[in-house]
Amino acid sequence: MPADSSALGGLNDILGLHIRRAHGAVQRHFTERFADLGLTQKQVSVLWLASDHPGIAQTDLARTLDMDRATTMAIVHALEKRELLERTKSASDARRVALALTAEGRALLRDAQAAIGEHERWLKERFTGPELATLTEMLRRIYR
Amino acid sequence: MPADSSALGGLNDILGLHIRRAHGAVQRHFTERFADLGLTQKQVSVLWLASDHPGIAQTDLARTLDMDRATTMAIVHALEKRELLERTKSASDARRVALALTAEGRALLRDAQAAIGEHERWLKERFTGPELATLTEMLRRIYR
DNA sequence: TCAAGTTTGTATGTGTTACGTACAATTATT
DNA sequence: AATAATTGTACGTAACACATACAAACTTGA
Repeated sequence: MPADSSALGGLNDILGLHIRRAHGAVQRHFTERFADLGLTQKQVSVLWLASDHPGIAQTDLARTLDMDRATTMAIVHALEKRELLERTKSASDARRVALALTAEGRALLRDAQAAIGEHERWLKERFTGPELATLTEMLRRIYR
Repeated sequence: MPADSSALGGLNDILGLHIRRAHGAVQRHFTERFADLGLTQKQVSVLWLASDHPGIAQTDLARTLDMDRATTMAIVHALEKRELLERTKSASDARRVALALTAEGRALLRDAQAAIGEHERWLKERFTGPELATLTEMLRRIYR
């Protein structure tokens, strides 16, 4: 049985497939490393953003991370249930909910950021500095 | 004030996030374009591979596309239920199932490949030839 | 100002993908 | 022949994404 590239045949020219497989590999590595922390990529991103922008609303999260509002809700809800996030009504706009980390959330985010550091080191170690800049810029072109 | 990069803050240096967002953008565009065909990326990949390698087994599919055996089953099953794929027992190994496209499957794959062509053109139009080669090679480094 | 439209959060449901576990049948190994 | 490994299968669980519908709060523009 031919290993990889020959077996793929015409699929080898499909950029979308390469992106999907790279994403899959990263996702898998992340999941392994974060099993004990019990956090997903999305959850870490949301905690991180809420920490950087205290009082941020769900809509802002959704916009910044390119997520559906319904999807955002599910993630925020899960974090609230674990008492990592707190929700208070916005003073300026009663529709909005201001998100903030609890002390527990801050502590867990610190651990998560350390773990992310290792994870990113694993991911980035295959690239030189200039390569990394090139890759990032190209990926950004894709999602605008 | 630049909309995205400033809001992302420290998250901006996370390569994993860029990969995830690029993947999300590609996935979204794909889903839109393939709504009428009723095929997902994974389903197209499986049809494509089965077409290139008649008699391929589920395990080979899983290995080639980096999928779980259980996940592969779900996809193959869905394609079989729609009568796009046929399964026959392998002559050389009674455990294996040989997959093959039906006439309907071949016809749909042809349409899908045309649609993939457009989709890939949309994706690739933001890169020059050499850039494309560089990007592909870098992505391949990630999933080995 | 007030009626109409928009934004925000919420609730509900569906579908896809991923993965874990366990099991039976078959083939390989020792 | 006994044991191990492979293959397909059948569960179950979980994360996301998205669609739709709705209420409450804000914005608008006539």
